[in-house]
Amino acid sequence: MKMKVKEVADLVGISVRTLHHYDAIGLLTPEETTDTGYRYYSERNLETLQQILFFRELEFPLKEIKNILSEPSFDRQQALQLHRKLLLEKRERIDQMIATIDKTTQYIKGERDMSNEEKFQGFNFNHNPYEEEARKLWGAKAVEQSNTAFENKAVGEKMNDIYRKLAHLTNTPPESAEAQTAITEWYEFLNTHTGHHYTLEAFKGLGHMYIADERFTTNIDQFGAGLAQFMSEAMTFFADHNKN
Amino acid sequence: MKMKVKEVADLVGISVRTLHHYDAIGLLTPEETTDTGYRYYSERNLETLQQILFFRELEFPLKEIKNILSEPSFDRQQALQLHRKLLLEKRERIDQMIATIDKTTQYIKGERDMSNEEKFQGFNFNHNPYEEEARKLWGAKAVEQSNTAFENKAVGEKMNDIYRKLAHLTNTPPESAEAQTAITEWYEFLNTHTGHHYTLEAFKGLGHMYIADERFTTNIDQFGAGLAQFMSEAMTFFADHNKN
DNA sequence: ATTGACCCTCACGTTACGTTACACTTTATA
DNA sequence: TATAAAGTGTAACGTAACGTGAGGGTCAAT
Repeated sequence: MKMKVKEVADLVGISVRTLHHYDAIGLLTPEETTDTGYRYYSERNLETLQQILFFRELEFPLKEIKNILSEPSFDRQQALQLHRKLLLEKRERIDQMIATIDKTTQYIKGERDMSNEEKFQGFNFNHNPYEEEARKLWGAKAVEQSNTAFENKAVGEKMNDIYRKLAHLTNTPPESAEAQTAITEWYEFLNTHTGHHYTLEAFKGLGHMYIADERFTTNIDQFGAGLAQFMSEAMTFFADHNKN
Repeated sequence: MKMKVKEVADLVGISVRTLHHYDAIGLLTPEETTDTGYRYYSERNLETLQQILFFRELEFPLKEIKNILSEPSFDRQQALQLHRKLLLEKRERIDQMIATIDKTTQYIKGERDMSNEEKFQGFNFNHNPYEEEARKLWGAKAVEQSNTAFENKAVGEKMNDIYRKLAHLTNTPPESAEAQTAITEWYEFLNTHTGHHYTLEAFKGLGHMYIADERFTTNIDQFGAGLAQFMSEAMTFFADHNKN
């Protein structure tokens, strides 16, 4: 079951150039390449391609997709479930946009009023500002590495260090001095390495996400059971007690 | 009610740079610009922006959006209805992808079988190969102009010529020699100017779309009542009688 | 043996912004 | 009213994900 480029391209509805590109950047390397240079894609290649397209549909950058797929901890089933969830969210956004259209139609006819915010319901993807952070956590280092490539190895390690440090403290109270010291480190880490400046409120909000969104929870808990819960509490305490 | 760049950007969830860009390419020019160079956006600007974002969501290139919006025949209501329809289609694609995910999950567990085509259900946008053509028709020249700019003027004219020629024949039978000559010209026109090669079957299918899809119908009928119906029949006849 | 449909590798082009860099304005605050 | 903070302006180069030829081999069928 070996397929040539065009066959694959036609099957999945992408261009030959795209397959070439994916090969070039190492995202999808054909299982076999003849000595005349012909690419032959296997069944497994097709399955990887399916994954890639799901990620792409959700607008993940290719570099990130590559990292995620190549991570040893990558689990296809889990990924599919995540995709499912994100697709549902996307569908909801579309529904919102349709609603906005209907409202606008009425508004034009003078049948109703409309606030400026309403006029843009559904577009606001920045409506969930943690999506970005979710990507970072989902396959922790994966995304980090996709950024500046070199010093990030150290950065990824640092990140893991902090997680591990915190994981050792999960049976001490989140308000304890050690816990707060570690959380302070986490706060500073995020502010110096994500490009994002976190206000205390945002930091607290992020903490909530750790337990509200299972994507966060499952990934954080890989470093130790209950870590997400623990971090969330510690982050809340930190935020509430540093508003000088 | 004058708004500055950042206010607009924050309201609709895009970047300031994007607004600058839209201004630079003449897609959205702020209603007022102070002598210090500050951009001030009006209510009307916001409404245009809403339109732009709808088009963008449906992946129309900016150049095309610009042409469409600036066409005198542009009707906001009609546009909104088209957007609505396309969004519904997009939602359906998402549903298909979700179904594909569910199937894949079962497939992995060995609970069912799955063909290669099934694995990519929902991605295949080229599944509706007429979308492209729909864009071309929707604001006929608008899209054409967006391509190579100069010789396209001639091409657009040619296109209109053929439409007009056919419109004059709507009360002759579609099998008549004149009608078939004109349709042949149309067939050749499409094959030489769209980059797409139309097989006879595809040509016939396109003809069906002219009456099946109202987007086509309304636009074609602008050249004469019943033209879409007429062309459809002539195209079918042409296809059926030219299979060597 | 030939031909038409595919395949390859460059390599430059394109779209829609992101990202500094650097200077000027406006607004909030002391 | 001075001064800082926040916002805004114009360059101008960078980037992601391919598109689009150019020029030249390869394969399967006739």
